[in-house]
Amino acid sequence: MSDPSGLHPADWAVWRAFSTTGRSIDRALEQRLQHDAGISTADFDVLRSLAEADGHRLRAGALAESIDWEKSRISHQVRRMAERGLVERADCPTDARGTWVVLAERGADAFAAASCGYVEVLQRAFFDRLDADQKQALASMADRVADALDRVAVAPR
Amino acid sequence: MSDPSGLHPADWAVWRAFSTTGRSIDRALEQRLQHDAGISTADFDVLRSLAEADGHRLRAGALAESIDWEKSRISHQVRRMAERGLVERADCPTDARGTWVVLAERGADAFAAASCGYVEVLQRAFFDRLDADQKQALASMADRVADALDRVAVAPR
DNA sequence: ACCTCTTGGGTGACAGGTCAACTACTCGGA
DNA sequence: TCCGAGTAGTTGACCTGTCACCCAAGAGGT
Repeated sequence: MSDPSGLHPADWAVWRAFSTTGRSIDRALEQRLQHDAGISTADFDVLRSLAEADGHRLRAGALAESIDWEKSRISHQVRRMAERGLVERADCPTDARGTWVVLAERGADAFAAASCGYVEVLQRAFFDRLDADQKQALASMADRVADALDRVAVAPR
Repeated sequence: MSDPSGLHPADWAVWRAFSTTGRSIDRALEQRLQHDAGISTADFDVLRSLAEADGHRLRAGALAESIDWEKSRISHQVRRMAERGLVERADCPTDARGTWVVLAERGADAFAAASCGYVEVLQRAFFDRLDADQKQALASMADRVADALDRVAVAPR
């Protein structure tokens, strides 16, 4: 609830606010997607990436990279989505190790049913509440944090 | 990757930045906790809450409320932590339905080993990178979003 | 041709989380 | 006293994500 040690209490409150806000929006998106199209945010991320891709298809690795997932996560997720008919797998003719993941018709339908509500939640819960300065502050914060994390990660102690 | 539909591209980038930043920090904290004390962030949240409580103990429900978890999540988590000796359960004398969750010695040790690194990651990755204006922007954003989410939640369509 | 290194991807075991029951107890009447 | 409603917590089924490991196939040197 409060300061665990040696941290400015006001800073601590900022961190709490930041992290709970993210989770709250995620929950709202999750519920809306489930309600509108019966899919999860994980499903949605995959469908969006495929829908935007050339020919509605991506190699498994490219898909993983585009949404910053581990390859095994992609593999499990694609299997489950294929079982539900949202995507299809296809062998890659030029590299026998590779797999194409292809948007299936049901997947395209689900994406179409989902994206409007997704954007609406984001718009109403997030963007409508931010003025230009705040958006700017968020963007520059993200840059600086990403930058700092690189260093924290390589210097763990 | 890019705009899914009808959203200002710049806004979309802000959302991406916001949500990936949160996840990146979470990952960094998770790794650091694992490295320093062999615990997860879920473990840490529970330990912190207990460490701050009177007598290093809380009723399961109060614990759940203090970290905004569902009661079943608490129950599972406490069982696993008890198996590892981080916490102990105790019957409640005044209400036979209740359970006290008590910080065990190993849990206190793990918390002590973990909290310094936790704060350090947060400090270096997050607070050091924000100036006062940005912190202010984050805090007010969180307020407004929380406010908006209440309305989005009750008006799903 | 052969051998090794790397790469693309899949798998199984496991930890974590949610949901929906279910148990056991408390409390406030009639 | 008894009964119904609400409360505290647990449990089991199920889904998601991670980790470690595996395998098959390309790439490049000899």
